[in-house]
Amino acid sequence: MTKAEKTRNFIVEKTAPIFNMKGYAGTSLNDITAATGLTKGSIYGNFANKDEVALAAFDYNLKNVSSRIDAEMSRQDSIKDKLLVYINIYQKFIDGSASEGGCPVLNTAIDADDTHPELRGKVLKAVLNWKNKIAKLVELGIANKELNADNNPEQIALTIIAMVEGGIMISKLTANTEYWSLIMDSLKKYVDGLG
Amino acid sequence: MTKAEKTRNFIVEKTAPIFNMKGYAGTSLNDITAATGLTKGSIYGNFANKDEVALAAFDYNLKNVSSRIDAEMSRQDSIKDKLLVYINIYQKFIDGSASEGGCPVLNTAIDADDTHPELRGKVLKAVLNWKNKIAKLVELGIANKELNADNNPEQIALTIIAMVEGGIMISKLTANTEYWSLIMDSLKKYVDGLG
DNA sequence: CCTAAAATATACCGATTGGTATTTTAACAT
DNA sequence: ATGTTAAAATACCAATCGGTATATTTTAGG
Repeated sequence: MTKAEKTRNFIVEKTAPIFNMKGYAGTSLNDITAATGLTKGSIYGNFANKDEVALAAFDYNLKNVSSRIDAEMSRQDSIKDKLLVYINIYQKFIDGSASEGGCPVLNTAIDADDTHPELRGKVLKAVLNWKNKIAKLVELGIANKELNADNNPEQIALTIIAMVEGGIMISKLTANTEYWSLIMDSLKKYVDGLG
Repeated sequence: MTKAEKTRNFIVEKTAPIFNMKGYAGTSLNDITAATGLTKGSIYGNFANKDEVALAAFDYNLKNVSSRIDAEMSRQDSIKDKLLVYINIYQKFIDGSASEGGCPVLNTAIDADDTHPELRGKVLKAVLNWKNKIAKLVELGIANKELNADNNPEQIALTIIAMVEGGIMISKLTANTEYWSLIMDSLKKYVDGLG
């Protein structure tokens, strides 16, 4: 890893939580230099513009979240338990212990969908990948007879994502973890009902 | 209504969709003057600062949405049908025909929760009111024997809000109304299962 | 119709925005 | 150790930011 690559990573690591909290328009170059301790010249020596930093920051935030989920999923045996890993994972970045500022998928989707086509494209891809991953898991569960054959994999995937992201919005806004527990209890019942 | 009141309303009407789409930091005073055709002097003659415009714009967007919901709810007889009005209402501002930019509750919650305490306070209040309204509806349904007595009204309220808001995020981002239908079909089944 | 007050426009302010050209410093291979 | 290249800092840019003081226009009451 060259010096430039190290610096690039350093900038992304330090600014990723800021973009996640303040959004694209709300994050200034001053925020970026303050968080890194670097000067504007150094930032622009490693990135063409603010957009490139924001896009890299989203990739970083997304990878951070999805790698945690993948790791937790691989620890689970049954399909149902795999579908329920979000219950424990997401709690961590509602209280800010992981991915400061909440879920980057939700934040960036709302931030970018009407304002930043490039960023929107990245989130769109992330959501569709997420949906397909859950859907395939459901298909596997149906093949294994763990889940009923009349389940619609895509519908289940979308419903889970909606409950998780909606739940994060509510819990983060209200700063009430009890709300998260109640919503996730509903999700549990929903998944239990699949087979 | 005085001239100033008219102008105030006019400014709010014209800028509300902009704040809903671009967020607080993303909406500039230039956006505001461009949307209204007024000058900066006129804006600041009617509002103390940008914050006041943003707060008034949120109130406007919120009232716009909630009055539509209230109207639709009053047309429904059963509790279950009342709980399902979101299915038809929210479709309208996913495609932009109402409240351009999507749901103001969701947008403002994500936009403001880490950045704008005053705005956050308003959304927080709106979400708690919404939750209480649905919970009371469920209590009524239990009293009427339409819903089972073992239902947790607060949990049901939170679950419905999460599914609706999560569903809006997904459908708006992907611009896919079929996704909305699938998620709302899950909501329908959920509400049907309440009694 | 005239006048006082209210409302809007004009012209300006310092600070900050994203971005760049240039200089200085640090890294690294020979 | 030195020369070369890469990386970071400095100093600057025009444009835009939110906001204000003042001038002009509009409104409304007598």
